[in-house]
Amino acid sequence: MSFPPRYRTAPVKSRGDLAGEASRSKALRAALELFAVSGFKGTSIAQVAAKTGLSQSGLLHHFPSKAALLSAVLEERDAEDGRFISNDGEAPLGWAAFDALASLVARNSTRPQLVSLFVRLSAEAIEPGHPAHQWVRDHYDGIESWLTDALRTGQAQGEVDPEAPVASLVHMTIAVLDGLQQQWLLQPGRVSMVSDFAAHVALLRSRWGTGRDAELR
Amino acid sequence: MSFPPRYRTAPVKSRGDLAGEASRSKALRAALELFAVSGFKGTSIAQVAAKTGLSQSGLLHHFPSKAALLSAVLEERDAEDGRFISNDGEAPLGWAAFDALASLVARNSTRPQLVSLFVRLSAEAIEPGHPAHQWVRDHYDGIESWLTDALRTGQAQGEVDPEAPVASLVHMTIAVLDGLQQQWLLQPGRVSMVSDFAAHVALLRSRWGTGRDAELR
DNA sequence: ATCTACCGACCGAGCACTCGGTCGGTCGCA
DNA sequence: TGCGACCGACCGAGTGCTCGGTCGGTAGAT
Repeated sequence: MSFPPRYRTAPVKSRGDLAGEASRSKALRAALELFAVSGFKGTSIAQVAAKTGLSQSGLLHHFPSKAALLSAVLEERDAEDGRFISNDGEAPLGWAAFDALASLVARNSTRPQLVSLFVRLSAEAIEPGHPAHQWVRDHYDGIESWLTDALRTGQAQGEVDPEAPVASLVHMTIAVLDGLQQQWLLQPGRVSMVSDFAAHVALLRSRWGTGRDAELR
Repeated sequence: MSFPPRYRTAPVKSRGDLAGEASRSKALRAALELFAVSGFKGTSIAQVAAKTGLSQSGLLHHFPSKAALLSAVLEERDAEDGRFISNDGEAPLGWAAFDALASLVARNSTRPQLVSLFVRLSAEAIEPGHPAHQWVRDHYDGIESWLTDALRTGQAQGEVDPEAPVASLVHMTIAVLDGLQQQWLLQPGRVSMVSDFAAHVALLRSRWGTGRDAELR
């Protein structure tokens, strides 16, 4: 994994460069959709190429291997999500982190492909040898440490009960997030990720919140 | 899917029959382990055959196709779990259902293969054409209706707050179950399914329990 | 002249599954 | 007791197909 990003520094873009970049991003979109539906192993380079409108070799001209293609797709997704969570440069803390998460859920509920990509990959990549294994681990580590920080800070600021079992709450919250996505994909319509996740957050607040944040806002 | 069970009516079992049954169940165990680690698509018939100690054709003599093999594995798993949950013939209701679920979690935490099989398959089989798709749907429907019944009954008996948002709580609980399994597989040791799930149940009880069941036991 | 985008032909490996057959045991019948 | 019909378990060798990836080349813009 972790292929260096292709250099895109060129200040001058010829017509050919533009066409190349267009093909590249079209391929990324195609790959994302196919990986989301059929997983990484279940998708062939030929399928991505066909959906992109390139030949198989043409696609491999932009991405040296299938794993590199996956890596590029994940990088893009990461960049986008990162920008969404901390659009002002700082990740929110305290209960505000859970609100930010809730709005991320709301956004995801309009993007089933992204959700599907994530659910499929994080199951497929449990296997240590999988090309996305490290990415999934990093992803979980990231959320876990963010939420842990958020709760600890909340305790320090008196908006979260100091007795709250931080680690447990973090794991539960991540679990709810993932589990709801899974159910939502399987039974679209039956499950509302947004309201069910909101119910979870409300539950947490009602048990471990001090009520001080309600006054503060 | 849903292949008829092979006839095993024969009252007399020859040595050959016994050998056949042994091979069959050995193959089922091998298939379970491989499917758990690498998923259905990621596992080849040849791998299962090798692990069983049969040739590829020998394995296909017992199971007419790869899908039939998967189907047999799932049937066996279902039968076992069903026996565990309702060993007295009746599924528990009220908060007792959540306790039963907690003890299922405890049992699962000693059987990583089963957990892995379930997590991998339920992600892989989101795809409607997947051979396990219907199985996964049925599985979720089963838990959902059981837990819904359990909470409704609990409300009728006064042990669950009548204001409790039943559907939300059911979805949340299933989500926690699945999400914890996922995290546990990815970071064994970091996450304790048992205590984190217990924390979830405690949270539910503290918010939506009437306290009446505590006196009753 | 050189560079990028792109393609067609090709390769070796792996896939699920088929076919034709061997072997050993069981059964009905003389 | 012995014999031929039959059956289930199992195997080796192949079937056609798909896979990810390589290689040598062409067209066109700079």
